[in-house]
Amino acid sequence: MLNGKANKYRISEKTVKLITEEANSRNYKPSLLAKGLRTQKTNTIGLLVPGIDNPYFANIASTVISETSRLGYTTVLVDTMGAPDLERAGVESLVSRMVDGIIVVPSGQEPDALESIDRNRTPVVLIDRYFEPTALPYVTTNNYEGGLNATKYLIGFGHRDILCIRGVPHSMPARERERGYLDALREAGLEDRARIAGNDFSIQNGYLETKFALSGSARPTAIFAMSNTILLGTIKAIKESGLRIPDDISVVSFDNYTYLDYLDPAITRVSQRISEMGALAVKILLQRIEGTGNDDAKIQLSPQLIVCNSVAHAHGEK
Amino acid sequence: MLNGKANKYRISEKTVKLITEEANSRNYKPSLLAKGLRTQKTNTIGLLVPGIDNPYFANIASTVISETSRLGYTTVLVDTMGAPDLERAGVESLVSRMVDGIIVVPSGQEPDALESIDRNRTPVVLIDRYFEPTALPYVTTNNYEGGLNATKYLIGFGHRDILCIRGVPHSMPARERERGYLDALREAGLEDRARIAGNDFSIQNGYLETKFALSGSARPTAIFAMSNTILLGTIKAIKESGLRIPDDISVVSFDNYTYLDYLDPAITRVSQRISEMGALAVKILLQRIEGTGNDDAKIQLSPQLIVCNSVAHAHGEK
DNA sequence: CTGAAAGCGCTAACAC
DNA sequence: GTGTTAGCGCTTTCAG
Repeated sequence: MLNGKANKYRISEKTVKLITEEANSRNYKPSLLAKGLRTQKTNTIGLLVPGIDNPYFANIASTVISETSRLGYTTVLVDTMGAPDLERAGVESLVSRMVDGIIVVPSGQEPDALESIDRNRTPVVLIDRYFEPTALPYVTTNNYEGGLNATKYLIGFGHRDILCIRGVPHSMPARERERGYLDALREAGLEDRARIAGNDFSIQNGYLETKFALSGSARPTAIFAMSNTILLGTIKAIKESGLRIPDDISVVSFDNYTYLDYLDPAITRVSQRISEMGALAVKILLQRIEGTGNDDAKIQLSPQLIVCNSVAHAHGEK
Repeated sequence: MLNGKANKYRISEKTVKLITEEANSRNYKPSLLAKGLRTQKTNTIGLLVPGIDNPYFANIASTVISETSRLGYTTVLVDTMGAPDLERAGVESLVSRMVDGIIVVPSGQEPDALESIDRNRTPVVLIDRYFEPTALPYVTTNNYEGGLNATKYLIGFGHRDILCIRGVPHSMPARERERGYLDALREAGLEDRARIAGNDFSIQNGYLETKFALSGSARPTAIFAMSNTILLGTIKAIKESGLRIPDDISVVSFDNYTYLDYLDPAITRVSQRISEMGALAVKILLQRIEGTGNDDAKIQLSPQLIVCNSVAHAHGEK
């Protein structure tokens, strides 16, 4: 009754005022739980990310949370640790809590579970990653373009031996960045020199792959790190080997992050438009929840190359 | 009925099996909403932080989320942006969602609202910050010790002109770190040289205060930055001025963070025990929720000084 | 052992 | 204009 529908039911103003005052004085708060149970609408959405500790996902969470809260929704955050079973459990818990919708950075390879949730009246929107043949709407970076441009940029500085250190191989971002990398090489007639290694978006992976690459005789003159985490490992390994960036080896990374400007040298990177991505995912989800418009938005945002000082001209030919 | 209380009610095994199978085949999921309404227990806790974008708070959130989920609870994360009114609104929303308890990094100066929530059957535990005279349990770093040791460390390198760049002045961590700073100077007979500036845990604040300090004639030989954000601003200003760390000016920061190892030089800092802090806050909260033990735990964790390369001996006396 | 019924706090429909 | 009631899906009590 205290929900602003007074004039809809044509209750007298006096009564409204009386009740409102009494309610305030006793500091009454309606139970959103009961309300949700009754109306089948909780004004809550679920957000699942594989590691809130990763600044990239923290950024996504930050924009999603502030955007939903601006629009009158609450966000329940679940950290899936990148584990498909935790993701599944998280989704189920959210559904049985009757969230109105779900935004998820999917970790698994199988869209089935999420698609079935989506069909069962809880709209799902993918963010950052998506599945190849999927009915689910998504918002992601144009990772192909990112990989292409990063590699072209390196080639433009005369690099011909460019190591690409990859994240989780089956994930769409990794696949697309890799495809961009390969196409850039191909355009330059360097396809024979392609060198792709690694299998995880982690510091450890960046470290090991770089260490390995630097130990061999055919040392790359540039490295394309597919994420900020991989980058850190790469930098560590490079430092340990006594080489300097960019004089001895050039580096380009993915992901934008304040700290990258403070490294020495500041790291040239492909920046994703995170706040736009978050805002769009929320917008699409709420539209679907509220039943207006566009049920299958599939959006790719163009990344931006942020040029810093981690790339120099390749020295000699091998 | 499908809650494992079968033998408590002595239901026949056959029936149980039958129902269970049927439930699974139809893929039945109990409504946690209805359950919560009925039992007044939602197995959900609320977590409020002032900015999930800040790696420090992202770390806290990460440990709190993984710890609660390990113990069978779900976490609802609210980003208060450091605004007391958003915090209040967030807390109210959580309460009316019947969360079983709340963990909060409080932004305001007034404990009243939170204390009243706590008295009204929703236990509240403070983390990172707390209020001076409060009944609310808290877990925090021994910030006094952190400020003391950071400053002593600098003094040990012969520094006598140490600028302390402060975060939000009324917040307990800032006050305690400041007190530690002052006591360290006093012990060394340097109390006349105390220099405290700034009023926010932000890059901007660090930048401006450093810029200002470097522009004057009485340039400090060392800076104690009270947070990782302040530190970034400080570094930027130092770089712009053409000075080098640590040769021309030494720097010590607060907060541990992977990236600090990758800056050049790596930054000596006072590291807080975030995972212990998060785990303890969860433990205390769940104990209070489940009615066992210790209603007013007030815990301070000793920080650790992580020594890197951002401090050198002071050159000459002024 | 099993079935029926009350009630958590709310909203929407319907009677007054 | 206003008061009453059913029912959201669950748990728990009480009869059978």
